[in-house]
Amino acid sequence: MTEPIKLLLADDQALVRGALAALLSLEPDLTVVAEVGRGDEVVPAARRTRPDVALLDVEMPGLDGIAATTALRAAVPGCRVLVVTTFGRPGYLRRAMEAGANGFVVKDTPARQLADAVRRVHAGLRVVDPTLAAETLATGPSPLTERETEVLRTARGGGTVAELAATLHLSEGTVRNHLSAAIGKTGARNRADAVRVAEENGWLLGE
Amino acid sequence: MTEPIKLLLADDQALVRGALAALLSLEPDLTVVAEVGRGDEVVPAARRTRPDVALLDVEMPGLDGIAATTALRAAVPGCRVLVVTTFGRPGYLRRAMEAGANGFVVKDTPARQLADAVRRVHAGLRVVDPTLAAETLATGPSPLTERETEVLRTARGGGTVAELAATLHLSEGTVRNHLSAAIGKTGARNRADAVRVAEENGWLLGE
DNA sequence: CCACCGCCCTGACAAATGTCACGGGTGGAA
DNA sequence: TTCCACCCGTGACATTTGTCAGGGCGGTGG
Repeated sequence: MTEPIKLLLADDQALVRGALAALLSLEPDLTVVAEVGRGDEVVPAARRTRPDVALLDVEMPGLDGIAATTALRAAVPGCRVLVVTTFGRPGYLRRAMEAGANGFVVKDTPARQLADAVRRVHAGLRVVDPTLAAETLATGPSPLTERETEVLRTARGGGTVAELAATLHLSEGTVRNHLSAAIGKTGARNRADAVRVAEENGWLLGE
Repeated sequence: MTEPIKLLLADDQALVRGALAALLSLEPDLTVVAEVGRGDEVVPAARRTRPDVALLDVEMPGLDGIAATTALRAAVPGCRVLVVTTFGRPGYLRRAMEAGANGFVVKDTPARQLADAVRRVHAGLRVVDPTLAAETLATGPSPLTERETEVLRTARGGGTVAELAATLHLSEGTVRNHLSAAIGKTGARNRADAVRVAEENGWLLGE
């Protein structure tokens, strides 16, 4: 028998993290060598423990899973990345793959498939939920321009145009223009609706 | 040695559900007798398998964890309920306790404490995160009236006042009044802001 | 009984929002 | 170079939104 596959787990919910560790430790060919709860702890832990595969959640404090993927691929090239996330948002998959992830698994896939996904990723294969992949192809990339995304992201907090303009150092008219464009592109009726749509599609990632 | 404690797990994310099962099955005095992914499957499964303790997530399709708690306490009185949730929202804890839950655990508690929480609940004790309990007492119950809550809940979708009025069978003026009252009570600036605040406090639960 | 409270509605008003047309600036692609 | 897309800004406009002051209705409790 060969060496077991060494795993790093990153998830902000300690209970889920521990449970995943228990689940994966049941497999004789897998061993968990590190667990972290923040995105910015991924690279330091990986440098220390040299895992073969890292399982990263997208929603994490410090650094989101996508950014952590980028950092990890740069710092420890030999370590493969399997992104495990709650939300099957098309934009997440796209961004994860662009960041260099080797696999993408949603948290409502059956538990028994997770170990297989890990093994496939370790073997150099790509693992992607086919349904989500189709959806991603269908929705296409974000139609929003960079500023529109930024404005929409800031508008999540629910402030007035004046406040948005102040925090973004823009004029009110410009903010309104960007919002109007975003509303049009998302097919929404409202600013709030536009924020919702963009968020559901994973177009508001980063920062 | 006595009989092991029989558990029912309810969580919409199959991966988390399976992982929790793996984690709890490591304990010799615990055994998982049922796993379900929807709130409305809790009672039927409990009738079949007669668990001693049910671990219920709050966010579930079909029936949320609070409503499932109420139904389960009525249908299978001998079964204790431990609510396990992602979000430590004050309103959730309050509602869960009112519904008859015996314990309330947030998903970022350490994994090793979960089995103890289960044992305490089974022994008839109450298990509550002290920090969250304090916060709940501080925030108090929802200041929103029933209609205000309903209007705010409908406003989550992000439609215009006219649409809200149509789906709620109310006049536009009334909808505006309820929204205005809700905005005042939540200390928000906006309709969107009010929705956000109310949601974060767990005041929008049910349906 | 009457006061009170929540609910529903009206109408009107100021403020915020969404839309449009326009111009100037920049940088990349044809 | 010339185009084109994006960015930033202006100003004006119709619509929507939030607020306020009222009034009517049905319960509950002193």
